Amino acid sequence: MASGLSFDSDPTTILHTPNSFSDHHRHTTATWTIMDTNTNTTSSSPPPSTTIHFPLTLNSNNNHDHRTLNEMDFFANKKHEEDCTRLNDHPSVDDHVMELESNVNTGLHLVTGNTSSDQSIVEDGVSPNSEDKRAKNELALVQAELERMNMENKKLKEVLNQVTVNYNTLQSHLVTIMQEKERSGSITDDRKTIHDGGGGGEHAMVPLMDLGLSAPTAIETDENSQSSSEHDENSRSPPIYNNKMIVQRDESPEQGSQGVKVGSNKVPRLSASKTNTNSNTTSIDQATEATIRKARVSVRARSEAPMIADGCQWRKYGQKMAKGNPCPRAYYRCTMAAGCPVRKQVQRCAEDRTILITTYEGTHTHPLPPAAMAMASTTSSAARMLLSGSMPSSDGLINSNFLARTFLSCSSSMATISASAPFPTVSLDLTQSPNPMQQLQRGGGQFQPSFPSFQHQNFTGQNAALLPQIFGQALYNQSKFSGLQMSQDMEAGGSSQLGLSPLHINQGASPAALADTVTALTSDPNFSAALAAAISSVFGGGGTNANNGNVNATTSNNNGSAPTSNNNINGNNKVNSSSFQGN
DNA sequence: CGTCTTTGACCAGCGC
DNA sequence: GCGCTGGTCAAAGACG
Repeated sequence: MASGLSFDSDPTTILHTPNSFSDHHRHTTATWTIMDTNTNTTSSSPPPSTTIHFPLTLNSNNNHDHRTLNEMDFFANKKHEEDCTRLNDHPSVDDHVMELESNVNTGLHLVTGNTSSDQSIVEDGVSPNSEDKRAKNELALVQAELERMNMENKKLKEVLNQVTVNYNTLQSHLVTIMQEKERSGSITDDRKTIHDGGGGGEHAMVPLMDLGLSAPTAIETDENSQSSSEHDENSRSPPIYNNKMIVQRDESPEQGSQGVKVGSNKVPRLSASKTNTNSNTTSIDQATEATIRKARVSVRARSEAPMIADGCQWRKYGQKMAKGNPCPRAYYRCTMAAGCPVRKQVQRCAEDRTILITTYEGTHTHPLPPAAMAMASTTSSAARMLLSGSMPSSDGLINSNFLARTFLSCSSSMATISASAPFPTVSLDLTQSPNPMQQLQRGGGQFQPSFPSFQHQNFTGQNAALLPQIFGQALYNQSKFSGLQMSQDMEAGGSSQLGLSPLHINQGASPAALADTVTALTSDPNFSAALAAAISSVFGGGGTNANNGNVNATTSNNNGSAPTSNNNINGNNKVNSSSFQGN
C-alpha cells in the first residue's frame, strides 16, 4: 500500500483503503478509514470508525509492479537525501508525498487516540457536544503524534545524511587507494587483481567492504570465477554489486568454471580444511567461505508449483531418494553465472506433500535481479548469522551478529535455527498460516494493513512460490533500516540512543538481549511496513511477478507424470523450473 | 544442434 | 571394515 501506515497503540486498528484505490491506482483524494478489525466496519457504516481524509493525489499513469516496493524501500542504496527523508523514492508519487509530509508521518507511527474503546466519531460534524469534544481530543492526540513523528523524520534525515556522507567518503577513499596501488605497479593488468588468490587466469569476486547501507549481499569471497566478459566494463574500477565494493583476484585454473565442488563431499570439510594457498589469511578466508557454504536456509512454503520462483536461474544436476521421504530430492545449481556456488535442494514434505521445502546453500557471486536479490539477501544473511561470532567480519557496519538479528527480526515466529542438523540451517516455515500477515501479527502484532487484493489470497501455486521472495524482500528492506539504526548508534558513539524508534541494536548483545531485539524488531512498524510492502508488491499485482518478469513461476502439475514446461515471461531465462517429481 | 533433464554410478562422511 | 546415506558427476536421452 502506498502509505504503509501503521498504528502503535492498537493492534486491532487497521487502515482500510477503498478497492478502487488499490486496484485502479491513484487519483484524486484518497480516503483512509481507520477501522476496527473486530467489527470490520467502514466509514459507510455507523461507528466505530474514524475516517481521515488526506489530500492525497497520486498519478496513475503507469502500472509499476515495483511501485509498492519502491515506496516502502525506505533506505535504498545511494538514495539522495531528499528521497530518503521522504522515505519514498518513487518519482511518480514524490511530489504527493511531499504534500503529505506535513500532515502524515511516513515514519509509520501514526497513532489513533481511541485506543481504549475503539469508539470513533461520526464524520457528519453534527454530533453531540460530548462526541465533539472527544473528537477534538482525539484530533489533538493525533496531531501531537504527527508532530512527534515529524521530528523523528527530521532526525532520521540527519542521521541518513551523515551515513551517506560517510559512505561516499569511504568509497572515494577506497577508489583512491586502489588507483594509487595501480599506479605503483602492484596491478599491471586490468584483469589482474589486488588480492592474491593463488594465481590463475580467471577472476573471483571478493568483498572488500560492505558499508552497511544495503542488505547483506550475495557477494562473497569465492573460489569460483566469473567470466571475464562480465567484468570488461568494470575492469578499470572495482565493480560494485549490491553496494559492495568488489575487486577481482586471480584464481587457479583448477578451480575454474566448475569451481571447487563446494558442498559436495569432495570439498574440504571444516575439520579438515584443504588450503593450498601461501597465506594464513587466505586459508582463513577459505575456511570461512567453506563454512558459509555449509550454512543453509530452508524455506517451507505451501506450493503446488514444482519449484519456488526465487528470481534465479537453476539447472538440475541430480535427484535422489532421501531417507524417510517418499518424495525425491532434487538438486539444483545456480546458472546465472558460471561458477556460481549456490545450490538448492527441493523436496516435498513427507507429511504434507503440498509443502515444498527448498533449501538454499551458498551465496551468489554475480549481480542479481531484484527478485533474486531478495532471496539472496535472505540466504546470505542466514549464512552469516550462523557464523555469528566465528567469522572475521568484513561487513563493516553490518557484522554477523547484526545480520543475525536482522534475519531473525523477520521471522521470530517463523524461523528456527537447527543446531543439530549436519549443516547449520535456518528454517523458515511459511506454511503455518495461510496469511503471513497473521503470522506477522502474532510476532509483532502491530500492523495489519488492509490489502483488498491480498486478504483473500491463499498461498498456493504461484503465490506460494513467491513467498521466499516476499520474505527476502522484507529482510532486504529491514536490513537497510536496521543498518541505518546501527550507523546511527555508531554515530552517537555507541552509547547514546537517539530514541528515534523502538528498535535499537547494540553490538555484542547477549542472547537475552537478542530475543528482546527480535521482539522489538518484529514489533517495529517500519519492519512491518517493509514486509507488508513486499507482500503487497507481489500479491497486490494479481499474480504479476514483481520482478520485471524475470521469475518464471512454474504452475504446471507436480505429480511427476510429465515434464513441466517453462512458462517464460520474457523468454530470457534458460532455466527456471524443472520437472521436479513430487511423488 | 545446443541445451537441459534424467538417472545410474561414484565418492566421501559417518555410524556401527 | 563395512554398509548406509547424502551429494555430485557425467553419459544418454529428450526437447525446442
